[in-house]
This record gives sequence, structure tokens and C-alpha cells, in this order.
Amino acid sequence: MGTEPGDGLLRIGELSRRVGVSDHVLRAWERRYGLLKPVRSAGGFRLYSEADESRVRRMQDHLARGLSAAEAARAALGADRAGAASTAGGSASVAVERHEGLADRAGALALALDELDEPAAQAVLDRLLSDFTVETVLRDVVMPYLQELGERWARGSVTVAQEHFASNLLRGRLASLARGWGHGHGPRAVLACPPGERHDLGLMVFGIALNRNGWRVGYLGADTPLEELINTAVDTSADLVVLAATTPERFAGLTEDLSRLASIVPLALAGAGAVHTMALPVGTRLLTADPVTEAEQLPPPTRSSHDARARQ
Amino acid sequence: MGTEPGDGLLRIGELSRRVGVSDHVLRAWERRYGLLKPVRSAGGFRLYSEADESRVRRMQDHLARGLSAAEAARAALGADRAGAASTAGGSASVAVERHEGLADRAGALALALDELDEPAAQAVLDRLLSDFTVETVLRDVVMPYLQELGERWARGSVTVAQEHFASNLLRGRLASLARGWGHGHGPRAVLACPPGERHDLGLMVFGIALNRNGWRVGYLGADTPLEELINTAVDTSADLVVLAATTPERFAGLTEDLSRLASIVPLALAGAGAVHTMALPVGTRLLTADPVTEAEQLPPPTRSSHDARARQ
DNA sequence: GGACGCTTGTCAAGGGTCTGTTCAAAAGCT
DNA sequence: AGCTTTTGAACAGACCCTTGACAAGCGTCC
Repeated sequence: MGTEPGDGLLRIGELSRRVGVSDHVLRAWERRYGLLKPVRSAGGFRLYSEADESRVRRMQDHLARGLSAAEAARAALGADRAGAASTAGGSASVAVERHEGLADRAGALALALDELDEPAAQAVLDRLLSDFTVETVLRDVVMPYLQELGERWARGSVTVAQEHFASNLLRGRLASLARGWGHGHGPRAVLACPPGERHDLGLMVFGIALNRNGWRVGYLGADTPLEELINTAVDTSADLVVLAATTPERFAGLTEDLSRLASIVPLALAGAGAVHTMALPVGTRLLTADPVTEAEQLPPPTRSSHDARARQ
Repeated sequence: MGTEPGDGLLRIGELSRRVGVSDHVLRAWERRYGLLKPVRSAGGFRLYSEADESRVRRMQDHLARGLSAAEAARAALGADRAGAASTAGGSASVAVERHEGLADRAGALALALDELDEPAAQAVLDRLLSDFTVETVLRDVVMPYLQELGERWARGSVTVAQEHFASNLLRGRLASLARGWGHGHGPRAVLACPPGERHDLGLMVFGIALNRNGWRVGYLGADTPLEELINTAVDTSADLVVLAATTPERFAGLTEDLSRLASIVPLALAGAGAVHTMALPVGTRLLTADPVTEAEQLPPPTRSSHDARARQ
């Protein structure tokens, strides 16, 4: 009966009773960790809100998990921030078709993939790779196809089955082109997509082109926590880290981690999500052109004498 | 989602309790091998992240596998392949030379993958595939490794980077083995995982084994809506549809769709999620053994299918 | 075979840190 | 009045730090 739900504000005794933490401790947590932010009554009494109460409960949870008081408080406070950022990201979508002979092949590939015809698609790719360089096929067929697939997907004119089938098949072909890309003597690049990003085919293309340019590639692929990426970059003493995403939102909220990463190893952002309008750590490079071109234009692997061995 | 892994930092006592390693040893591992990279509190206490915790678990795994502490730490750290430039066989391939058993090769593969050593892993796989049949390698090396990886993942003793790296590399190898699996004259099987299921490597193994047994494989892969699967099965006049999932929950709630599917085309459920305790449409087949064995035991590709209704 | 050295888990001493708790005096609330 | 609250200071004990050393196990070298 002694409750005062008027404003939902509690004095320290009541809060103490509710959460089972002595008033002394509550004051200590406030003083030492800033866990609680009570307003004061006219006479100076602390008045706690429901937010304070739940903050205490979170603190208790963390303590139960074994965290120290300081860490538990930090964690309990950290859960308070809520972040939301959403921006519509329209961007250029101009399908370019250069080599004329390539256009028909590209059409044939798209058709075979749409029809879930694996043998036909493989055959088209085989012929492409025997008639053109890997770079050309990747830049002028595979990448345009991937982009077109993405657009068709966005407007619902492709089925899940078609998308899955095409992705799986292309992934397989790319994987075979990627064979041994960690081998060699060139500088090391570590490639990944940020958390939430599931499309890594373009990144694979980039890795293949990089490798054919003399780099060693370490590939972590889609949906990789930055913490992991940082560790891997350090452990493998990477000379470059490339993060790719299809939309700028994937990079949002990572500013701090990106800065940390960029301070450790040269960093480049790629993919349609790499735009100039975002806050970038100094020294970060934006790769906005197609993956093959960007890979060719990266600072050449000037390392020692025996690297000039670009594989054919 | 808690974006920061550094949210719950542990002091040494709690970490020691969690992983079952004395605080003395933890400090020794840090001092001697740099295994741990704790930040420090204002007063100088070590504060460990979850990454540190899982690094310790990896260390324990490697110790259990018989590595010395120094090597286990090196492996747990993700390898640095310092002298790899000249000595083509890094530490990963050392263990292979002596006894040529499958078990040793499997261990070497696991080690190479743990160390993110792509060339070493590819080399181990190359030798395996030249010394044994595809079926043997898949059944006795790849599948056990995938299972072990899953278990280690569940208990946090493998990093995201390691999991991604291993998955990507194995997916690439499997894709090359899958080349042309849609080609031929055998009966057609359509393979997919239900919505939400992202692990499709085992299903790829199954597809490869099926194909080598005379089947044509249409592959839709992970996270496929049943509606799409049904359409595809009809469009390609499939003789069999295989749905694979790692947990029974993935099949839950699909009962109606599964019945519809089973009434159209012979249906089989596979993976660790295919258990007898669930409600099954009549005629549905459960594939509970390993993928290779199940593929070999499927009714042979006698094109005159529709009479031999598979029974349990 | 024995001296030597390396690796690795343990331990101890001396001292600092963290955190719940207590004390005391002054003041608010009903 | 009688209860609660506030502030500042001070503790005690658990917890942790660094340095240094030690011993068992194992391989190497003479």
C-alpha cells in the first residue's frame, strides 16, 4: 500500500526492496558507475524511474553471468542506446555492354540460368573462358549479369529458385577460378562483407582479379563481424583489407570499428554500398568501379623481385 | 542487436572458471604465446573479450588433438606462416608425412583450415582425392569435418573467421566436384534446404554422391521457400526432391506444404533435422545416414520410376 | 648414460584494485 | 517523534598484478 505509482517514481528504499539490492549498493553503483540517473525531490531525495529499475535488473543479469560490477554496469548502460539509420540509396544502374560478341553470350548465359539449365550454363561459361580472358568474362559478363540479377530480384521479376540456382552455379565457377588464391608471394589481401551482407559474389570476383594481379587472397566472405576481420587481418599480417557491401546501410554503425581497422591496416570499401557520402576513416580507399578494374588499378604488388609472376 | 562484442568483458577469474583453465596458465599463455589480448581496466586488471574466450577454447581443442602448447597457440591464433615462403609445407602439412591414414589427413585438413591456410588445405584435399575415391573423401573426411565444425561452432571454440574460411573453401571444392551434375540421362533430383536453413554443404555432398550414382541434380541450395521448390520440381519434372536441414525445427510448420509436395513428387528429408518423431507425409523417405551412403542406397536410376514407391 | 637445455604447468611473495558494507552526522518526510 | 534519506569517509576481504623461481617431462649432445 505504501507504493507511490503517481509518477512511477520510486525512492531508494522502494527500489531497493523491488530489486533486492541494498540502498547502499544502489548509491555505490550510481556513484561509481553512473548506473542510475535519479531525479531529485525538493528535499534532495533520489527518485528513480522505471528505466532505472530495469537498468538495475540488467546489471543483476550481467553480474549473474559472471561479469565484474564495473563491466556489468557498462553493459547494462550500453543496452540503452538505440540506433536506427535508414536511407534510401538509389544509384546508377546502367547496364553496359562492350564487346559485341560478348552480348550474345551474356544473353545465352542469362537464359540458361533462368531456365535452371546447368549444362547449358556451364557450356556457355566454358566457351566464354576459352575465347576471352578471365578478366573480360568477369568484368563484361559475370558482373553485369550479377547486377542485372540484383535489379530483377529487387523488382520481383526473378524467382527464388532462379536466384538460388544462378548464385550457386556462379559461385561454383568463381570458386574454381579462386583455387589457390592464397598461394604465392605477393602482398596479402583479406576480403569480407560486413555483418548482414549476404551477397559476396562480387567480392569473389574482386578476389580472383586481385590474385591474378599478383596478390594473395584470404577470403572470409559474407556476413563477417568486424572484430573477426580485424583479428584475421592482424594474425595474417594483411597488407590490405577489403570490405564490400551492396548498400551503404551495411556500413552504418560500423564507423568506430572501421576506424580501428583502418588504423591497423590499409582499408578499402567496395561494392554498391561504398559511397562517398559516408563518414570514412582517413586513408580509407573507395573502390567504386567494377571489381576487375579496381583490382587492376590497385597499387601493384611492388614487394620483392620474384613477384612479377602474373599467372595466366 | 548488441553490435559490440566488447560488451561483456571478463576478468581473469571468470574466464578461468568458464574455460576451466587456471588463471596462472592463462597469464602464462598470454605472456609466452600472446594467445590472449585482454584490454586493461583503469587499475590494471585484465579484461577479456568473447574473442579471447573462444581463442582459449580453440587452444584447448588443439591441445586435445595432441599439439604442443606453443603450436596449439599458434594454430589458435590463426597462423602466421612465417617461413611459408620457402618451406612449401608449413606446420600444417608436417603431420601428414608419416602415416598416411585417413585420420591423419583429416587432422591435417582441420589444422590447415583452422589456420586459414588455403594452400595447405587445398594440398591436403588434392592428395586425398588422388589417393581415395570421391565418395571416401566425402564420407570419411569432409562430412566428419563438417559435423565437428558444427559442434565446435556450437560450443564457441571456433571463430567466425575460421568457420567462414572453411565453409568457403569447402564449398569451392564441392562446387568443382559438382560441375555438370545437371548433365546426363539419369533421373532428376531437386535438392534444397527449407527456409531459414543456411547450411547446405552436406546437401551438396549428397548431390555430388547422387550424381556420381547416375542421377541428374538440380540444386537450389539454402533457404528455399517450399513454394519455389514445388514449382521447380514440377517444371523440371523431377523424380525426387530432397530437403535437408540441420534441425527438426526447420521442418516444423511446413507439414501442409510437405504433404502437398509429397503428393506431387517422391520426397525425402535429410540432414540432422530429419528425425522420425515428426509428422511425415505418407511416402516420405527419411535419409538419416550420411549423405554418401544414402545416395548410394537410393533406388538405382531405373528410369521407370513411378511404381517403386519407396517405403521406410 | 649423463649433463644440459627447452618447454610448460605451478607456486609464492609483496603489493595494488574492486566492491559490498559500515559508520556518523545532518537533514527530509509524514 | 520516528522513520527514511543523504553525503563523505573508511574498511575488509576477495580479487588481481608482477616478478621470479621451480620441477617434471622430454629431447639433444657429448
